[in-house]
Amino acid sequence: MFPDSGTVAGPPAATAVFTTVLTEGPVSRVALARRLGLSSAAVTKAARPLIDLGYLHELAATERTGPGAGRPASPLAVRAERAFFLGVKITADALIGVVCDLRAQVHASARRPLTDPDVEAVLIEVGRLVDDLFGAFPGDRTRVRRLGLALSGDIDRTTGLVRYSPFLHWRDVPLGRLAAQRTGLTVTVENDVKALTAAEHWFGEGVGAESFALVTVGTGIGCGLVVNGRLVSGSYGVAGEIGHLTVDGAGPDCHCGGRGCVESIAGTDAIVARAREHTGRPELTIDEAVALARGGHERVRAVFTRAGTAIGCGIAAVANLVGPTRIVVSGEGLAAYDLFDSHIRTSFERQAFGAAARCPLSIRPLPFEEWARGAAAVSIQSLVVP
Amino acid sequence: MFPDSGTVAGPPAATAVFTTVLTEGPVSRVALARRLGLSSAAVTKAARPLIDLGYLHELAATERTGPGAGRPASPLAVRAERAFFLGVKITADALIGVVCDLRAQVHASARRPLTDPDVEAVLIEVGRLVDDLFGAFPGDRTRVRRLGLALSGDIDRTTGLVRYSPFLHWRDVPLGRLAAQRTGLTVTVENDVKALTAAEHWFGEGVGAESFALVTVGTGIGCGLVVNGRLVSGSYGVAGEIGHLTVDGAGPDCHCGGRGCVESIAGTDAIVARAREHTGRPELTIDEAVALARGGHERVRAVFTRAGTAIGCGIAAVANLVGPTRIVVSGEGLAAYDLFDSHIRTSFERQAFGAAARCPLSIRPLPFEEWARGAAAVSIQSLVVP
DNA sequence: GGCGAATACTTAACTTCTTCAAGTATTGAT
DNA sequence: ATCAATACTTGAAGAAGTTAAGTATTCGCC
Repeated sequence: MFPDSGTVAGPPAATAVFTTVLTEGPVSRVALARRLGLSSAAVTKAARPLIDLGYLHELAATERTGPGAGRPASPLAVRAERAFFLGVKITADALIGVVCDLRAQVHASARRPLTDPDVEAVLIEVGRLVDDLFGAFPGDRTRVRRLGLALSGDIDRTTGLVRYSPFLHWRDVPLGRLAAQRTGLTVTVENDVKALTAAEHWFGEGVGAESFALVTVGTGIGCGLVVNGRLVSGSYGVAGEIGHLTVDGAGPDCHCGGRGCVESIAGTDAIVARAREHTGRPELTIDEAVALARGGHERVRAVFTRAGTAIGCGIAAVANLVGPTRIVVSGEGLAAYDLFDSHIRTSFERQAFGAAARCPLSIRPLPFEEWARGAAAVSIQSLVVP
Repeated sequence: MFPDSGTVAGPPAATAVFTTVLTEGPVSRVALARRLGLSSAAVTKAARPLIDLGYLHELAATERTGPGAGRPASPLAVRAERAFFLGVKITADALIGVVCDLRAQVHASARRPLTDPDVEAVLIEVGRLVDDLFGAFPGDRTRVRRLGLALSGDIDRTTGLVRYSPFLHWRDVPLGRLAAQRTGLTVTVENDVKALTAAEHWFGEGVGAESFALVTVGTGIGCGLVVNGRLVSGSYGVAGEIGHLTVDGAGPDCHCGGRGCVESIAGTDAIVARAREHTGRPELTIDEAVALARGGHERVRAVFTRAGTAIGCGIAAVANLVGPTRIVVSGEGLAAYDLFDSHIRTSFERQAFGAAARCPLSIRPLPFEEWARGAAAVSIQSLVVP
């Protein structure tokens, strides 16, 4: 914690103070003490080294809120530009990268195509993308010390090991170590959905929620879970596999071997396939299907309705099982979210059991860059809680 | 912690040492230190007051295990008879009670019928059952200081409040306080499924599992979850509602408003109803249905097969979503577990995604007394972690 | 404009818990 | 008998937090 050791980790109180200010915004020391169950003296002591290191600073006294009398509070706030973080999402055919500040605001972005799934080839491209990001970043480059990588698959965040990546055909690749050697940065690796969930938990709508769920809708249907304030990892590398819940016993066959899975109804590929059947146009794209549905093509519209209903069922299963405080539904698939929204909600409310139906749902599209921001968010977390 | 204060709560290390010895059995101080990330000096100091109070004691040195040389370890073990706990399960028509020692071994049991769901009437019966249990208990009665109550419904464990109990038609009954007044004991109240899960987590097959699930099969189908070592509570009083997951879109209507829920196929009532249809005997009981199925009645057998398959689907949903380390399937409904076992496993393995199928399944019947033992287990926990 | 009540923060002494380093204890092997 | 290995204990030192008694700043009121 003392000199610029590259981490903010310290005594429990210091970590708690920093994460609270980081995720919940400017707060006075007294409010922090109440919130964290500490004495205000403890907060003062915990905050000082963080201020000295430039991670926190005092805001000017705010307007009065209480009865009126008394010294005004000087809230603690994060110096967002104290440190910057690279986040890179690895997909089958591209790398998407961003530079974020401590508060996960994007300051620059870049992307590179990916043609070869070979480990060495990917590492070379990651190196180039990092150079591109440094080039595009207008701020102080010496403050960029960490890189977060996110990709789908079974990943061990603690060791940076990619146990299995289906689309890159990787098994047991020590990606964290390799990328650290190549870039000289401190690297974190995390599953993409979990990274996005972490970002939402610390910097998005999941802030303050004891438990919450993030559902991503796109080619696949994924789900990240936070329960009791902690990300759920799954003992066998599986967690949040909402995509292959059966929601319609009479539904189509799914590549997973089941029938009527959420993904086989609401996955982008499934929607396209179904829209092609209904229009008789074998070359139809997802964008064209969306346009037809919006234009009022009844049968294509029904494909989206059915998809929304399936997603609602899947979400209801999550709500019934773990009872999250709130749920965010997002993903590229929701670019056409006007076609889904009401159907997801209706279906969710019908399937959710009892009070679980009260769980607030946020349904919104997700710019692809957000995935990279998720990777950066994990990197930010690694600064605070190593 | 000092005199017989009625709790074992103390500094973090002491609590950790005690719970570890309690749940994982005799361990040497050195092993505890390694296990808990403490220095062995800290374990020595944490253990001393626990030994002085009679909660722990030293076992004779065990046989050598390592390379051979060195002083043999003197493992710490729990004095199970240092304290006793009452556990009472409240059902719609009966109270079932047990007396357990610190290790949750049953030393006595009793039951009383319940005819009136009125709060006062139930409290009177609880008082009588407690007297019965004291009467039946052969040990030192002064060491019985705590009572755990378990019942189905929405319960706030921290305050002992029954927010809603469907079968007793209670709303916001401060059962913990009322029962404490009447019995003079320290009372804990918990949802029955969660209590059973807690028991399994500390004293059963869930010991040592970072996350695990307990599925109960009976009139209702319930599920208790432990994730990241902590019981999942659900933000809106709902968690583990596995019973109303849709597993068969073409299934029967369910009282919850859905179709093809697990409970509408595998709940005891559903099984009986289906067996009556297939036999044309409107008075058929569940025991007769089991007998027919065991006797080879094809169509009744098929009812159980379908039920097992539905349960397997529900379990797979849990495995896919939260990835527990292991799953226990239990409940009165599994008295006929020979009719279910293989179907549950087959269905689970088909529906579980990827490595989640590796999650070990324990399928076993559950004596009704176990529910009361669950209540006692929560009471034991309250001694350690208030 | 000065005074007191209210609130926010700081400081210093003290408490509690833990580790560290240096013991003691007990065994098997040579 | 001695030595190495392992288990446990002890006392001093350190870290992290609390309590209690300051200081700082504001508002309302006379």
